[in-house]
Amino acid sequence: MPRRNHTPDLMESQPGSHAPSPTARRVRVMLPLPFAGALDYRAPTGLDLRPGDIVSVPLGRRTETGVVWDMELRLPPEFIPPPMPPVAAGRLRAVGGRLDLPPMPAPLRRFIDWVAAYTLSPPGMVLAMALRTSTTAAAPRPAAGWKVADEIPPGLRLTPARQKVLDIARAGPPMSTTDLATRAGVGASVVRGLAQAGCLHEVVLPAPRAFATPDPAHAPPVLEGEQADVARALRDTVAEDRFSITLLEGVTGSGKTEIYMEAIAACLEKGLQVLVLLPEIALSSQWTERFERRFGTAPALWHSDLGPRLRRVTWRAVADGEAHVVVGARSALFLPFVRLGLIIVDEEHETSFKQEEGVTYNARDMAVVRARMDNAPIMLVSATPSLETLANVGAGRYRHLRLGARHGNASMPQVRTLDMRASPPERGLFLSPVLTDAIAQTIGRQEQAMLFLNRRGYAPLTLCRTCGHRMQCPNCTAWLVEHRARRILTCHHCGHHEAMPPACPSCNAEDSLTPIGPGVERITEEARATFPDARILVMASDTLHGPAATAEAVDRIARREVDLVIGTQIVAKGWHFPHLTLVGIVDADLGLGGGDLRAAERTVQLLHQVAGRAGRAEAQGHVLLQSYVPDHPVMEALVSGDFASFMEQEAEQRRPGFWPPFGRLVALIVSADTPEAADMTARALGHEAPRLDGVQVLGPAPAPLAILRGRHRQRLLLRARRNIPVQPIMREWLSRVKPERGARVDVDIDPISFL
DNA sequence: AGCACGCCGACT
DNA sequence: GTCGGCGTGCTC
Repeated sequence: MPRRNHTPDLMESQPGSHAPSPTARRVRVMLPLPFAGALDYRAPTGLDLRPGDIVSVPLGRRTETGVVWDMELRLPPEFIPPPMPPVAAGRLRAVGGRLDLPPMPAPLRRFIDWVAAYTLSPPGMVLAMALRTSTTAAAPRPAAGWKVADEIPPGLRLTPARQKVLDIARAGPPMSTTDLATRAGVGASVVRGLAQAGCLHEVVLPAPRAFATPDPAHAPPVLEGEQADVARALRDTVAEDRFSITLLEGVTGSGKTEIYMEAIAACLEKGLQVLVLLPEIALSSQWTERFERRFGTAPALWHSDLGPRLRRVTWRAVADGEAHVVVGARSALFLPFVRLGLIIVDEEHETSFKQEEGVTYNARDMAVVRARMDNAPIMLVSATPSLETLANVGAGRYRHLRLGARHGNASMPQVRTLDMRASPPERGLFLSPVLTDAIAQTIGRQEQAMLFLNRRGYAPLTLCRTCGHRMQCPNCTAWLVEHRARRILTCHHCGHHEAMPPACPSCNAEDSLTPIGPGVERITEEARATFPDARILVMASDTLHGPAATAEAVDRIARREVDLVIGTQIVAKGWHFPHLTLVGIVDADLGLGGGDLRAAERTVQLLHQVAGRAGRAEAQGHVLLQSYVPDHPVMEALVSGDFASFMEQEAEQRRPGFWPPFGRLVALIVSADTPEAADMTARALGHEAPRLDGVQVLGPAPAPLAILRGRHRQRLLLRARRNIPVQPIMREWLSRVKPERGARVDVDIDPISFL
């Protein structure tokens, strides 16, 4: 054998191309693009590249930002996707350079690979979620502020606007140009003018409050009995300093938040970072206030509508370890924590943790994976844990801590069903006289009442009395929902809306279109007629624009400026309403139809959460459930409060058929621009369906939403025993079917929605 | 995801 | 004769 002086890479380099130096190295670079894996590049001489470095690389004729990736995937073998063929060394292009950003930590890189393999997504698309925010920016320059110069230059023309700015700048700490201008009520040019004239000196502003270090000793709570025991157990868990999973289960009002904040305190004492996931960031205003009371400073927030600048600054603060506690929506899972010490998932049963678009992942489940990658403890928190989580507790995989009693003197609300067959509302109305009487009495005692209906708008269906025509969305298999305040009909799936027509579009009959069924607007109309003197507040996503408006509404309720709250889903969040003593559920049966695997479980969770708004302080809370099936196990569970038995029954129904959590599901959604393309592709998938022991394929069948945004949809469902890894099966299956023109197949591992 | 290349209709 | 439609394929 001839002696080889060179690596094969160098041997293969083409003459005439830039000859790589003997130190040239091949590096893998993951790009935020839907490729099957990382691309290979050449590290230029003198540039020492390590996994995690954020680099710019040439791609075709453009330049992209990517991350130097590890040479080996560290994944369970059955997860490892087929490798991309390596490129010949001579065709390697050189990395452009390293960006001035902190490197992406190894646990996050492994997490991205894991999520991609698990969800069958291109890893680049998962990386995109972690990178999207920060790529465009190099190091954000430190925020600059102004302070008044020691001596005012002589000859300065002191206009009133300038005087005002100087007064404000003298009175307070240094402020940014915008802050200073806004406070003084002048334009930014005035501030700039003063700076130009030498009146203001530029200084570096201290870190924003959100990144100040929270103080675990700021205001520790006084805990007794059960609460103290649970808090101690949580602190001990954090002290173990390694991956573990704990379910913290506690009825609404038991003080779960205060108690898990002790776990946060323990983590802060060790100088480690904390990630708190909340299902909806609207909840964060009250959460943030509680956090500030406990720790003396605000946490960093992370959600989809942060401004680009704050986004970059926050991302950077997380990567630098300056942000100690991040409260966020599911996307916060992909932040580059440098020393993550604890993850908390509050309201772990919430289905909104599931991302349905793009990379479909369940943030609750992926949070457990992230905790494992970072070797950190994770705590799942809920009053009504999901069956998945309870099954993991039952199997001994999760620890279980329970808070049985409400905090202080408050007792659990008394729940009663209201049989709508026995005491029906008047014709054309939706509130039973029993419920309206209870509301009248509650308001009469100067207490607050709430009506809950999980349906926006005025009426879910508009029907022509003359010809029976139903107002339907042109793009979706769905009724148009009337929104009377805006005088429109709108589709809640695609956003289509049209003016309320004066006559039936089908038979032209006038005054014949009739609303069928109630939404919150219609209930509000009924309540205004029934309680003309009551101060009514509607809480729905379309009446409350943004977290600030939501917080304001909650404050008004707390200040007793409202007698009757009428709301959708949004009222079910963990709000604290101290004077609310009656909750009326307008339609407790809503949500039980539809044949959804988790319909019963979800209804119990949602209605229990809503019921928990009642009777927080001294006064006893009451809940009335309007139902046409008062004997249904869901109603019985809500009345008795015995969720453990209810969940055991649920488990027994799912166990024999290997439904989750006793088996795994994968949904395939075929969508196409024509019904034929969708049908053919779905049938091809059905034909090629895997035939394996412990695996079953259901479908294809038209999706319940057979048309969505103008695309025709078919569904298939794969069900497998829990011990069977579905990813290789899916990969093999999908590789054998080529979608028709205009058709695509979306894969949803562990589906939540069956629409 | 971009951005090219590549084959078929209405225009200066 | 071209300008341009977006279908298909490639990017280390």
